[in-house]
Amino acid sequence: MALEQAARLKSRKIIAALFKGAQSYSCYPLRLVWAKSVIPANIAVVQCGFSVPKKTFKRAVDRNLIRRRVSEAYRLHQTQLHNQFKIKHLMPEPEAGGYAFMILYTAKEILPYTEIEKGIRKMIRKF
RNA sequence: AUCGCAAACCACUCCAUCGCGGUUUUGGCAACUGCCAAAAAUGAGGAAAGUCUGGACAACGCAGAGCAGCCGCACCACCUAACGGGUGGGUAUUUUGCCUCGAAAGGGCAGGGUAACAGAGAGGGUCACAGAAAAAAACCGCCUUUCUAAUGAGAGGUAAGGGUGAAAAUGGGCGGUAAGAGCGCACGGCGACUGCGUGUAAACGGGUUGCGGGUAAACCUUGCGGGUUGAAAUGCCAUGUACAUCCCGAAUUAGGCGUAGCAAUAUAGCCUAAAACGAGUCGGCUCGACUCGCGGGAGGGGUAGGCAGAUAGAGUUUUGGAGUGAUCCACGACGUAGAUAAAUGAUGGAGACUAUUCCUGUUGGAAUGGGACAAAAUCCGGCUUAUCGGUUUGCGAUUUUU
RNA sequence: GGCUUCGUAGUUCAAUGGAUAGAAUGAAAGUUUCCGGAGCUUUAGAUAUAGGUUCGAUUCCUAUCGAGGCUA
Repeated sequence: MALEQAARLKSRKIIAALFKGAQSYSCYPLRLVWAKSVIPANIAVVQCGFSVPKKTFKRAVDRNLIRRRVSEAYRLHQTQLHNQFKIKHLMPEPEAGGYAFMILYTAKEILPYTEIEKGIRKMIRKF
């Protein structure tokens, strides 16, 4: 994954907590599941994980390709997301802990990078 | 030159920007030997896949004996750490070519493909429909004979011919006979045996002898091999913790302590020893071995970080030698991923290859496309399956030129 | 990562190696009824795919494809 270590969502516990009590919305071809204050304090503003279902994409090659494209699109638009937080006064306090994101890929076929980038932009504007 | 088949090899290349994994070095913060920054070189395959196999490695008691069962293998020799893999050979079958071999049927020679190539003469089972009969067969038929005027009927012999079927009792020929029959003969076909010849052997040739189907990719028999479980194995550190609680069952004898008693003695408790008993383990059963003194159940609780295993190995390879070959030997050279919510992506440009269309028309140019199958997860040897295209070598066919 | 089971009509299940692959339910058409339902009659519809063994394969074997289950 082409993200720095601190911005990745890696802990099994946090992911379990995220799916237990989380809000979500979707904008094709992606779906965002998010929750506030599950990340331990003073690590990162946002930790993000990506998931491509094995059910729709059987081959590991396809899943890797899609995950890399989504990850790349997210990485390039990270600063926009932070600006969005400042504008809407949603910037979390460092002591309270950051946001946890999980981006799911819901489309049934492999889309090119430009389509995925469009989806990411829409998603950030909607937040 | 084109086409086809087989084998081996390659798996588009380069540059720029942003970004990722581990490694090394330097610097900073710092003392949880960690985090951050910079630089350097480096970073997925021929199948990494399927998980079909053989191992390495690890644990289980350093793996006990017999029986049964289960799984696998099955012409021979060799290679290999080992194999169900590979190489060479044999046999069967199929195909291509050739033959002044033959009238034909067919035969011989050479090359290629295929084979789950032990056993149906150990044993039962099974072979639908049709057919007399599907394995010691007799419907029609053929022959002999008895009765009868004759058609025909009865008794016996026979298996050449007919029809059925996927398959009909070793093939067609000659002799032979009442008619027939491997009943006899020569030529085949299929087995078995063989102090014979060649070969390491399978086998081939010779000799002797036999001939009542198929099915083992259905049960089975014979020979050989297999202890079980897999890196979520396993070891260490950290964290947490429990010889806890409740219920049920079993608790022999001797001695000591304790308790009751003035004492003999008694026994609700504890300790020690002994055999017996019980329980557990060694995949099933029997024997045998070992461990424990308690066993079984209920109901809850905690952790799920890190390090090692884990990347120098049956390693890759030049040259030379041995061998028909797989492969082996000698000397030299090389350093080649190591992640763990899991590292290779995105964008732009250039070049090469290639398909289609257009222009020019011996060459070439332009536009629009195309690049497959597929991602390491402990590591090696194979097998199988997927794969756009390219290169080389060998063989065969066709055409042209010499 | 490893181990393991299965695949039959639209759905749920049958079928000693023997040929028209069966049953229920659903679908379609007809009949009955004033209309619908129920009933009755009929029709179509399947062995995951590709090879092999066999005279003959849903069944036996091999390889692919797909769907589950177990495993600290």
